[in-house]
Amino acid sequence: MENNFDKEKYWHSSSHIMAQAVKRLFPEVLLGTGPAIENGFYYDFYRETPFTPDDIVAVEAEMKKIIKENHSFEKTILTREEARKLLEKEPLKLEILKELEDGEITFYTNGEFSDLCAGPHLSSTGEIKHFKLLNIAASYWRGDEKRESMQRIYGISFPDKKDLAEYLVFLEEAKARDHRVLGPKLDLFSIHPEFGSGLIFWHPKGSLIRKLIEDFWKETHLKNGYELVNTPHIADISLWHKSGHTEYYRDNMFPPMQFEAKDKEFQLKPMNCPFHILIYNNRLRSYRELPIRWAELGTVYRYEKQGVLHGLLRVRGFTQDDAHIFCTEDKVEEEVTKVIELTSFFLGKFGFTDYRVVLSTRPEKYVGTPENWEKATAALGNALRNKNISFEIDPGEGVFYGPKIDIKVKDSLNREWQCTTIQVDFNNPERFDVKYIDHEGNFRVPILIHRAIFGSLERFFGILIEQYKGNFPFWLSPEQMRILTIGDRHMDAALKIKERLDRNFRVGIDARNEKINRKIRDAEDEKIPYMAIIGDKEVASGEISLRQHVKGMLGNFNVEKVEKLFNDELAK
RNA sequence: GCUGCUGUGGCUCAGUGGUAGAGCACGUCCUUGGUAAGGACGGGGUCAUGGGUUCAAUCCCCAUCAGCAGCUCCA
Repeated sequence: MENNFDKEKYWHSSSHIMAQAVKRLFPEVLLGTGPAIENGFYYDFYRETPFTPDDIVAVEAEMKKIIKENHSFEKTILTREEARKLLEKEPLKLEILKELEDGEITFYTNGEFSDLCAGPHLSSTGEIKHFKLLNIAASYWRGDEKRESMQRIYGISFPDKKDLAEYLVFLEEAKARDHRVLGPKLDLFSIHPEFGSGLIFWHPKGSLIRKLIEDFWKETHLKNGYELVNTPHIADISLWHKSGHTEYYRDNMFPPMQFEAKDKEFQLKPMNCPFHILIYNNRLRSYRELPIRWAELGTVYRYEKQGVLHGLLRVRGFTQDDAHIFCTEDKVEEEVTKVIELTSFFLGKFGFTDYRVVLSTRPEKYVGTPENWEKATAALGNALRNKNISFEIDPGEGVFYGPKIDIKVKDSLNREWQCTTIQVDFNNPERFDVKYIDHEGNFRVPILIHRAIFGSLERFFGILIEQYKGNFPFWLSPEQMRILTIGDRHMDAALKIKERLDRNFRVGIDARNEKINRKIRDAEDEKIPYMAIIGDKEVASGEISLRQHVKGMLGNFNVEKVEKLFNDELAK
């Protein structure tokens, strides 16, 4: 939704008022910080006992009072000493103060309440018109899990009552297209937490969609210079010692399996990279072979913490649409550019336009040399610029083994999920002694680019369900048309049509002993793109009455016309 | 993992300190009906699990497991 008010000011001021209300009601509470965020505002508080729902109601009431008082926000710049005095009883705020430069120490005051805040704010509290406190959750002070656990209260506010109402409707609708609701409802997948949370069971319809996506993915990769490989799901633990996973990635791996001799351990794979490297290292490689691009829909298992699991979007067993590119140093930019082209093609094919591209640079702990990092980071950035893709830089957020480009896509509640990732890897080539012979006969270490476009089939499918609200495009619909018979005697005609269309399309028949209205309703609920109704009239005319999902009746069609329509759909 | 909330038939949810109910779904029968729910009857739940309090617990307390929101982490 689009609103043309100054959200930053508005939501900053709202959070200021919330803090004020909390302070009035619960003077013992310590103030944290209260920024405006993309979807509203929040404020973090520290308190021994948790806020109850009743507390929140009281805070809401108090906020209304403050708004009515209509005090103006006064901005003042204080000296460090003045600020320290004012924040005497706010140790958390003092911590923030320490990090501020002189001249940056701004306070906003309205009536009796002052808060250290960068602003900006509205001119007075009365400008806040319509607000609602949404939920309460915990957060760590300064985002550090070793620090105090804060209580965060979230809220939303708008100048216009209509906007607030619309936002609340948006939240309701978001719930309705949540893949965790739609997936089971449309019989696409299920999760059985009692037998393992974070593990996905793909039902026939979901599996069909997955198969279509996989086929499309494989075909496209073969056309774009990739070769397909397949690798096992487990390997001797020594492989993971060699790759460094048992050292760096242990917390995210399922425990190893022991058998035969006590010292014989196998490890379920959390990543595919070492396997692709084993194929590469199977024999000596020449520079003439490079670039080598190997792709695999590789299923990996990662032990994710209980609290982070989330439907299909964060699971413990998933299939990455993985590929590794081995190339010479001078080809990195070119190869990454190709990956970006491929990514744009895939995301476009699935209708994604709203995504954020982030380039993450060298973190504090890293392997490789700073020069190599510089070169690789520049190559990634150049590749993005080549394709005119705007991106943000996330300083220090790269993985320890190399810089990366991530593409984040939003879910129904505008939460971002990383799908595409393109990473340069300085770690594995060294650990596995990956090399090639250059044209002068010298051993050289190739650059290893690791990339996934969907990220994982599970996550991508989850986002896709929400993106389409369950209304999959024609080519992905598990059932593209359903024939609805009016009565038993129309079954033969229905079967004839089905037989004809079955050659190229996925057609079902609803021959249940139900009225036509009911059959239509069920087909609509199941989001079948087309419905064909067959009764006495149609049997007589040799046509069908065609109906489109949501749009309704399209009129009478003969089979040829239906085929043409469907072929046009596929060509879209 | 952390904080808070939640956990009742396949699903959505009522409800009560004295061993449970609705709608949908499912089954059988009736109905052969024209563009978003035809009707009747019926089967189905040790009220997440394990302890505790109590004469008695689905309901109160504790723990565990799982789900949700957020944080941290991640594809």
